[in-house]
Amino acid sequence: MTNDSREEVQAIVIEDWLGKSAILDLGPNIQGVQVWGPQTNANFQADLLTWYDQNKRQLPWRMDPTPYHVWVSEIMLQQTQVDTVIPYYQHFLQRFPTIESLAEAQEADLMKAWEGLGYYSRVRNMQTAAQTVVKEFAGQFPQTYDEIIQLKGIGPYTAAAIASIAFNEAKAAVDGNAMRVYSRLLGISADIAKSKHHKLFFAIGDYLIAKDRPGDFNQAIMDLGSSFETAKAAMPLLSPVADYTLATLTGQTEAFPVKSKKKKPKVYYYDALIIKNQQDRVLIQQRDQDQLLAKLWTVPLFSHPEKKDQEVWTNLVAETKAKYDFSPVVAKQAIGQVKHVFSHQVWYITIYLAYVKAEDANFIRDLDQKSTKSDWVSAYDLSRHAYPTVQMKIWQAYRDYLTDKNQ
DNA sequence: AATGCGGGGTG
DNA sequence: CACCCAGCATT
Repeated sequence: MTNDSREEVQAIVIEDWLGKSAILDLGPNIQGVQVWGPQTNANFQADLLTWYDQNKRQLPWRMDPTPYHVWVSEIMLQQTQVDTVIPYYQHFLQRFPTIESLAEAQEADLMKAWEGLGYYSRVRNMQTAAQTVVKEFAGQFPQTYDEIIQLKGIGPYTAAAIASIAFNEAKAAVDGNAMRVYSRLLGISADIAKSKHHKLFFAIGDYLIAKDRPGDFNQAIMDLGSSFETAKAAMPLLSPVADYTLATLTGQTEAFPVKSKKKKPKVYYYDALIIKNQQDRVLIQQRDQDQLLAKLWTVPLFSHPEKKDQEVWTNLVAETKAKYDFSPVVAKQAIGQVKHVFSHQVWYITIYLAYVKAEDANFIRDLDQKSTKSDWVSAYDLSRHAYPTVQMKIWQAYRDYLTDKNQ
């Protein structure tokens, strides 16, 4: 615990709280706490936990909160909403019910289980951590924050969540949700998008947390952030701790938290080539390890600097020849368009159809020898590889084209 | 401290 | 459309 950087924050002055400053003293000599004015921290915890006991959400990972269950749920919930996670969580635990089964899994099976969930390095890191647990902890999940945070893919938030929920350790799990709640609670105007301010919110959480029920406290803050204290359309007056919430008391809910804007995503244009062989199967390839959507499968994508219009198919033939050493026959007309938005990129994709000439039908062998992992698949059987959502959109556009053509 | 990394939900 | 969401690793 002594090496925990979160203890470096000593004292925090919160200005303009009902006309005076409130002082949070987070050093070894906690004293003079005026956070709640006439209220107390104990009152706050009791009111919050009473509300939580009566109104908590029934979530799958709350049914049997083993360390493994909590861990899987917390990794999935990183930057991902509860409703999205639930079906993935159920299926993942069915497929990989124990830490050992996760440690021993084939990477391709892991990717398939994570297909469509995004941030795919999460599941690879989780397997690395599972292997660490099996080897270095004899299969027993480490039980303290300081040990847990050293596992791959587990940072300050997730380590605190697991330590508090599964092992009852009094560490605040502070994510964007919690920072919003704490910001409104105490009227803190520090920009929550700046990493230098994060230790402030962790320190506040560690001070406020109910030491006897840390896991429930952390989850109560989450539930609060997803109900009455949402980012948009909040209902602060209905909050169980409205009487403690500075932003509500002063009618400034919308002013908190302060959060600077993100940069706009960069725009890219691609041509997607659906290359069919004699069996109507389509060429796909696995993306490189260090690329966006690493290890996932797509049809060949050819980037070009900006939007273009005519004569593209001649370029595609040349580019395919250069990249794959064969010349497909490319249809002149695009069969569809796809737009896909990532957090930091936007892709505009034009889809072209092509087929392999008989004399080139065996070129796949040469492709694999160039360490480009390739395969031929039916657009109606997507079970054999993990595809990112953008490829799912391309498959859909292709099937729509086939359907239209047959009518 | 800034950037890369997915995808879906919401007003 | 813009913004948000149970963040972390890397540089």
